[in-house]
Amino acid sequence: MAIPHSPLQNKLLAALPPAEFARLSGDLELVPLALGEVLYEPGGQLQHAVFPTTAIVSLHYVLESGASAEVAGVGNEGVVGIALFMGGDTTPSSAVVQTAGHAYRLPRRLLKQEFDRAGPTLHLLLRYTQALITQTTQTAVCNRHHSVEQQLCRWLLMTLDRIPSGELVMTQELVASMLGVRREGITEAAGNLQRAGLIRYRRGHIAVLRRAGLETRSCECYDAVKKEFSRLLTDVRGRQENLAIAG
Amino acid sequence: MAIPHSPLQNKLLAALPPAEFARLSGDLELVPLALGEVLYEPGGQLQHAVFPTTAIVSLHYVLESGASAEVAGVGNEGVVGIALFMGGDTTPSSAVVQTAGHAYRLPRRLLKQEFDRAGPTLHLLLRYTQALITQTTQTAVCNRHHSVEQQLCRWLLMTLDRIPSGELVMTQELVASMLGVRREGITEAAGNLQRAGLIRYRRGHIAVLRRAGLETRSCECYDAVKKEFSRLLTDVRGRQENLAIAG
DNA sequence: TTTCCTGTGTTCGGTAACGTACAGACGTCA
DNA sequence: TGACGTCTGTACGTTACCGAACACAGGAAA
Repeated sequence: MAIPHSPLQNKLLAALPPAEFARLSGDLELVPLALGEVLYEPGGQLQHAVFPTTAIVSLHYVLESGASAEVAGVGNEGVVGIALFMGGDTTPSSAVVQTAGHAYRLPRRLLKQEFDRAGPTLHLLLRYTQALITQTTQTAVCNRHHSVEQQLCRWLLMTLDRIPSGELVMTQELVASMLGVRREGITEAAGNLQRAGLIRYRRGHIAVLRRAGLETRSCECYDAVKKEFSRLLTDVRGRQENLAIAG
Repeated sequence: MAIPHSPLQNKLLAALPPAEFARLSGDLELVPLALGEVLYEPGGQLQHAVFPTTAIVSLHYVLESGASAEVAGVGNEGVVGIALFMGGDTTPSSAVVQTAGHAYRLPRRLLKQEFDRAGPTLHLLLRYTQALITQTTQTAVCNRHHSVEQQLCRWLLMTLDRIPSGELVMTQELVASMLGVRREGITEAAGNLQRAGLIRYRRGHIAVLRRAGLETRSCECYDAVKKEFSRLLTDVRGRQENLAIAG
């Protein structure tokens, strides 16, 4: 089935006032993002801001030893490339596609232009950036204090919030690299969740059966981040106007 | 001896162009910050932006269990209260004075006003915010992959960079709460460093004897953050000079 | 069907950090 | 000077996670 693509599937774009959205919409380019694709390397110059619609991108940090960990994820609620408007142009982390799908991208120059108008777009992007900081902060604390199983639950829930279906397409190996733990640790934790009837998985597919169960076993970090996102990024008015136009 | 205080001891304020600094300087209020003082609680409305000169403030996250961890530190290179201009007004973390000293504070309204001019102050504050994100990111990865001793070295070095002397006034208990580990873990790691002749400590005082040794034993995170800070926050005027030279 | 690769399950010993408990040592203050 | 409170040292057993190794199974492709 062919689902029609629209930039408004990205909540950040959808939250822009009509005038701002109209200025940008002509230059938004739909791109498919393949699993594992690298949007930018540490220190590399970003050429586009990327607004995911159905894809999920992981902001990932790789240590000299090769060990790594996700510091935040970006789905249809956000944008990849905040360094473009924050002024640093690049970051020490990389951006990797964690769930294949689509995104709209906007040339760097146009994003900066819009940002420099110092209007609603600037304020929206900055609020999103603060939400992203919250997510990173929570990741830091979670890495320190919570168990692998708790973190797996949190991560599944956050991923679930970013996709339409209840099935994630990914191997335990991939999840392990996101959380920065061993693959065996995920096998064990996922096994527990499966035996408890919360999820079911087979070779690269994870189906969530009882979401509430995951919420129970998750650490508080999931809720904390979710609440802060909704506090910072609820912009009912802008969204409704845009949806009216789209309809 | 009475050391004269000046807002220019804060590098962020010092990096402002003269016109911008002149507008603000009359409203900057010198305040002493006592060890353990809480500048803001999670969710609390910030009333001031705080620019440390000799004090160091820790951005701290406390979990429901009472466990906690520092997610970033702010010294004379930065400002406490980025949520004021990012638009969220508050954050889920708290700000605690980690090293007593002084700071200049600016009423919230005036900071916003200056920020909304969309001039050099905005760009400077956003670059600083990106640097702070880098620090938080690195903390997240460090918490996942590095040993307590490595983290202690990193933390001592970062703190050292923010104070004039080579002696830190703080108990092992306090350091432990910053790193989110047990006090005994710090006792052991600090004992190793002392036996190796890198530091010397006694009841709430830590003297750094051989800084290079700490750098050797630290994880890469110290360097990574330091480099990113200097990349992002090289003085505006200095930059222009460099560009002129380069051109 | 068979093959083969990739993904998953399980085991083992090793270790870093935890939780708890208590002893000693320093310094301040009476 | 002596007493007391705070800070530091040390010693358990316990646990979660690591690192490596290997067996097995699912599923796509030949």
